[in-house]
Amino acid sequence: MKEYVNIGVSVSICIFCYDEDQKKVLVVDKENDPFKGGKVLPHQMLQPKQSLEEVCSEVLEKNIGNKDVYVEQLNAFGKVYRHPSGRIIDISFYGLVNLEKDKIKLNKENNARFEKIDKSLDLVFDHDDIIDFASKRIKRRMKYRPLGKNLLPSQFTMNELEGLYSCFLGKQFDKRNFRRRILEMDFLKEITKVQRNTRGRKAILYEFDPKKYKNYSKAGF
Amino acid sequence: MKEYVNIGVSVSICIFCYDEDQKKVLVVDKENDPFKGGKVLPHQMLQPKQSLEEVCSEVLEKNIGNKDVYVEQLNAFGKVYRHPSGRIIDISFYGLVNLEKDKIKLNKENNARFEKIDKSLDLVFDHDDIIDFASKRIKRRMKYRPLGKNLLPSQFTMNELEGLYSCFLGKQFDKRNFRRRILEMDFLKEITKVQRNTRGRKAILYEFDPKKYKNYSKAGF
DNA sequence: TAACTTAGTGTTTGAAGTACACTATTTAAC
DNA sequence: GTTAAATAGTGTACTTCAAACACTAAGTTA
Repeated sequence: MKEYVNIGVSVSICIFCYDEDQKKVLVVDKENDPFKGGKVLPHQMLQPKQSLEEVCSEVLEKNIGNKDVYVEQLNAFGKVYRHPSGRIIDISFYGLVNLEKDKIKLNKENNARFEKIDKSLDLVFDHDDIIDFASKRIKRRMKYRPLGKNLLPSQFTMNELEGLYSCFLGKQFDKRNFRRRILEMDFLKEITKVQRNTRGRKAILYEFDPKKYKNYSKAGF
Repeated sequence: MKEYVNIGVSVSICIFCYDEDQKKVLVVDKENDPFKGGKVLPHQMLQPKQSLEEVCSEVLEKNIGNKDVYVEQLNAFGKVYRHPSGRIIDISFYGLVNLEKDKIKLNKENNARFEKIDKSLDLVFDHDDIIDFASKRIKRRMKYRPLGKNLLPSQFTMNELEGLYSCFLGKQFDKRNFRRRILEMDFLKEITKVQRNTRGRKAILYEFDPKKYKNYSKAGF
């Protein structure tokens, strides 16, 4: 067996939100070399006494002021980076947040901000790949597990939920079929309290049923 | 940003085969402390100049005498191991092999062997979790991508393929429905050359159509 | 009160999946 | 060489899920 070797491990997180009917991702300006000032996903070196989850918490706390948001591991990116300090393996996560519900406070020091995802994003390192990887993972996940609890406000209309699905899956739905399918999946509760300030007819508000949502999240449909 | 820190990274591989109508996994006896002599998945420390894929190749070469087998990354296991040398993150992969086709030569020095997967496996570290993780991943993958090319001999009968699916998915299939579904998926070629030494009626032999198999592997059904 | 905006609702059709039992071919045994 | 045993192969009916499709309902604004 090879002798013991030291290697740097970083943890990066692809934090998505659903804002202004768009999927956006948290990016920051890199605070030190290499690529100082470049646009990157929030990330941080793993310390020997930390679990991966603990670094996640630190990254979250630092950049959005809340460490208790939903995250899930994605993939280890093992390319031999051009990094002056040596070899660094990046273990990526993705997270899902709602700006209000999760009381997001963006870190001003590194200009943390949510940007919409298109060609112009253009991050340094292989961070574009990570976003891509995360997007695909979420797309696949949505097909057999519920999505929304971590992205929407606690009460929402069916049309808002449809907008979210439409946005994250990149396709249009038929209203009637969408409603039927979602309600059949049986993880929503209809709220007696209704509507909000809007122009047309008031919409029924829904909440996720915490137990059912959790069960389906674990076991899938 | 935290200062640069060194941490050990190991790569472990969960190599499955389908042998004697059973799913089996490659285990070895650990050659050094901690847990010397304990049963583990083959694994090795990552060297600074290696990509993750290169360590995989080394682990494969060492333990089964063939580095060109199908592997895919699973997950990084980041618990703070009790490891005298320090902190080690394990990045796990799974692989699929066919004992004959891949000319598997088991490493005798560490007693490398394929064992069937049940409670009595009982590996050290968290390697049981890794097997579990891999099994679930494969199960999910089978539902939208073809499986078999890396596990079966190059020619096989429909019943053998059904046995494989049945074993890896842990459920029985209806012969007629299975055949129909598989043939509809359209990644098999019927071979004119037929049968083999068996007792009952001779079976038609099939091969995977390399192009179609590859396409469906990438894109899913 | 009329025009506009958004929410909400059922039915029909086609496709895919599931359930189900017998015939065909070969070997082994007598 | 006839029979029994073993394995391979086949088709149809039913059910369930997915997709297409257009109008009515409720509230706001001019």
